[in-house]
Amino acid sequence: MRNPSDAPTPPSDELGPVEPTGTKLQIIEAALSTLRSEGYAGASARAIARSGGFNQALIFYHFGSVRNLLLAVLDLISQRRMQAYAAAFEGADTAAELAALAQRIHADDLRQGYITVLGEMVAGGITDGELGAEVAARIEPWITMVEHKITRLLRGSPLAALAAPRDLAFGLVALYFGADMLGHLQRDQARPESLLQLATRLSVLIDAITPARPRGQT
Amino acid sequence: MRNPSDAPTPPSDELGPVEPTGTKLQIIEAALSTLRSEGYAGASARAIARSGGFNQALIFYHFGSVRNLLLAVLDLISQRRMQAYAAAFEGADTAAELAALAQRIHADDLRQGYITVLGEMVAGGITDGELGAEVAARIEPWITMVEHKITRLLRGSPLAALAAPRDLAFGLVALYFGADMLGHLQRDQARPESLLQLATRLSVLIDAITPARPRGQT
DNA sequence: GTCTATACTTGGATAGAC
DNA sequence: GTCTATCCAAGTATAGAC
Repeated sequence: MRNPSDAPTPPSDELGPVEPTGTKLQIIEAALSTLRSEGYAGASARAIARSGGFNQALIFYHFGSVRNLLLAVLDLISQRRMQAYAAAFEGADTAAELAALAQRIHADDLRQGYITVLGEMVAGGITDGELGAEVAARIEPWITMVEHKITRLLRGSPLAALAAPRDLAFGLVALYFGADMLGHLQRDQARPESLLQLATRLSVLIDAITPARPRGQT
Repeated sequence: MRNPSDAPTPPSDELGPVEPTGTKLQIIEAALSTLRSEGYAGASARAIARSGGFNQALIFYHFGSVRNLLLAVLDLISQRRMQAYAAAFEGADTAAELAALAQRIHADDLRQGYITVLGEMVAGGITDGELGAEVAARIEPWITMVEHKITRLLRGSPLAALAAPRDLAFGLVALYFGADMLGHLQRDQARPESLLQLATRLSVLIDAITPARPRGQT
């Protein structure tokens, strides 16, 4: 369990959450894996400890409760996704580029089960107000990020009159989330993928009626 | 618990599921209520029995297992929604009428918690293959229904070239599902509603570029 | 068809040894 | 910081009286 190369979490000048290391990280990873394979209902302290090969009591020592641990899982996922995509997302200047990026992200999400885990936490959060608020707070940055991108992307476009960027952003996130969830129910049909292809085709139309701007301009 | 006016389920000439009555119905309603307020993870035999004021053992006598009972809840919901909306849905001939109907259905779903319950079952089904297949089978009719409507609605429209009706139908159902789920996470923001308003505005555009046809024509 | 009682398993959480 | 041992609440499911 112990990893000798891991010093205790070093002091950090940055505000906000720090990526956990050592044992805490191992526990979070085990929880992620369990949440993914067993769901929210099956993510018990014992199941997580079994999956990670460590003692059940460690969860309560390091996180206080199973719930806190599961929220730490969401934090880890959020940080990793942000780190992996924020730059590419910022750099995408056309709808077509964004559609291509969405395909890449979706492939990752499928492989890592990120949205599956998020979905389990959303399901848990709907019937548990406090948990729900925490989960919502962890989704919010993604909606905001999409909203800002839409605002810049549609500046000067006739499409801008259609809807508030915030509503569009919420809709896109909800669509992505819903399609991933429903897509997992039966393996064979692979329908989220056909939606991404549709997005690619639509992006061409959107770019066609939207004025281009110099790359990187905000 | 017993309801003297309920004869044992009468023989039926119809194929397919029959709406349960008497004790079975009471148990299903209690399970629906519990699933809604406690979620999939909290919908135990004991919790359901407590909510309905009957004995826990009855669940196993009538349904064999908690899982079967929860599937019966989905069946009941599906039947009720179908009965309530199938006629109005069939009769809607324009995108605008469909958008208005969607608003009505959404108001009902919110009040009854239907999508909340569905979401909990989807979350359960993602990590349980057998359950997932059963849940998927109960969502399928709704996708098909939307698909057929789209096919007829877009006949002769330039929009028909954009995407396969099946993909659009899956996308609309996924969007509706995802927006409802995420919308429940934090009470205040009420964002699914703004999406429905967006749908209303879009429906006007869609109808404008789509040839009208005589009412009721398929 | 319904209830009581019970067997057995699993869960969250903690105390205290190491 | 980690492990063993344990308490106690809650879970599924069944047997058998009524």
